[in-house]
Amino acid sequence: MSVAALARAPSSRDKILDVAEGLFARRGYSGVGMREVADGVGLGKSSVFHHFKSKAELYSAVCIRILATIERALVGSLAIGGKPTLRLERCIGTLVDVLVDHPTYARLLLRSMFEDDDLPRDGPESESVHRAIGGVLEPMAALLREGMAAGELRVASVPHVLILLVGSMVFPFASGDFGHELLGADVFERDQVRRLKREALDLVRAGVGATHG
Amino acid sequence: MSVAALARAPSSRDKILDVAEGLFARRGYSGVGMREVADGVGLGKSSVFHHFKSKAELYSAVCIRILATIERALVGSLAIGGKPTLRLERCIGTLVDVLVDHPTYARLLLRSMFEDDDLPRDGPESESVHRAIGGVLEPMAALLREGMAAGELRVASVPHVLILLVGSMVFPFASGDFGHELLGADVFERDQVRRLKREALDLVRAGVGATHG
DNA sequence: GTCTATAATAGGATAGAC
DNA sequence: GTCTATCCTATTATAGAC
Repeated sequence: MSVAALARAPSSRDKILDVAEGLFARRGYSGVGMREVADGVGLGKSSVFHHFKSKAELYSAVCIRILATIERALVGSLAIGGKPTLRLERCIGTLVDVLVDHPTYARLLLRSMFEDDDLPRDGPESESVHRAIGGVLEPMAALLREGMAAGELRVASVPHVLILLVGSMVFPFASGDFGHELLGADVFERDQVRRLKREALDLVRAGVGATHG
Repeated sequence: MSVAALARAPSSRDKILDVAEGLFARRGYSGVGMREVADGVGLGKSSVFHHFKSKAELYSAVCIRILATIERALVGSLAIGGKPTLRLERCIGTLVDVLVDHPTYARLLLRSMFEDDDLPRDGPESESVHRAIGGVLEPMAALLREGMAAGELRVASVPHVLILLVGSMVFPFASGDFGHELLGADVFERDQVRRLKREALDLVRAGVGATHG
């Protein structure tokens, strides 16, 4: 991406992706029509089909863009270095920050993880999304393995711990009304984010860290 | 429910609920048509509308039935008694058992928590579902409060801990292909369930339990 | 309680003018 | 790149016969 690209006015393609991201996050793949997307951008339906040849392609483009953003933040955070436990905590902090900066992400991530049956199974789009998910998970799995090998983390099955962590980190920011009712305030409020982050870190420190006795 | 009811052949209403539960879990509210439900039961579309006057009513009936089942299992498990930590662990074990016995539950639960925007907002159905969710969460919150007051659990914000726990307990069994790829095996296989349960209990024991030093 | 028939609308996708 | 017009199918829901 060139420097000029940073200042360039957003293309129609980008605008479509932005609108679609918000809609898919709120109502899922089947709940959103191409007409609604087009209206949101201020284009005709056919123009949207000019940029994305099918709805499935648009959906996976949205997912891949999100996953790429998260992967970039994650590997950047991990590259700073430090002991595995320190990197794990920073990694979780970064993940939470990204999810909070982009309130559509958590919902879309969770949806993409269990809306397999919504999309045409095993299409080429589906594979690209799976690869992008792998790009996010692999660094975290490697970090867990390293921490366990170094004796800093409790030795456990990495994938099983990882799936629990993903659930507890991503779900709160996808929970919407449910979370609002439970906390008595919006999940994305500064104060709620701060407390969720602290609880998450405490849970991980104690729950995944090596037992000291 | 009478004793005779236990042996009675399932009514059309029950059959519709069963089929709809499976379909809604797989493809969500918008992804399922009433025709598909009717075909699955072996009825005409109009017959389904005779039993449920709208799609929204059918969906909330499915959600409420699930939440009632979970609540029943949960309060039954909590009624056995014991120290808060013991009850919390048994409660989590019971929750996992229910989710495993009914593979549609986890997905439908998560969907119902963040498909608020899918359904007509603030309708009477939506309120019934919210009340049913409260019936499941309240006993768990009370348990956490009791454990903290007794000094058995780390003192923390109950709702924030609860939302993390819900995410980590429910998400794995809703994760479908994603979980399958991560674990290298189906999430509902006996072995995977056993290991997930152990990791979840370890995480809770260490992560929520009082620090011993 | 179940059916056929129908209404009224919206869905994804394409053709072709400009 | 965007538009209008169109195709075909599916959608939720209702009316009324049996």
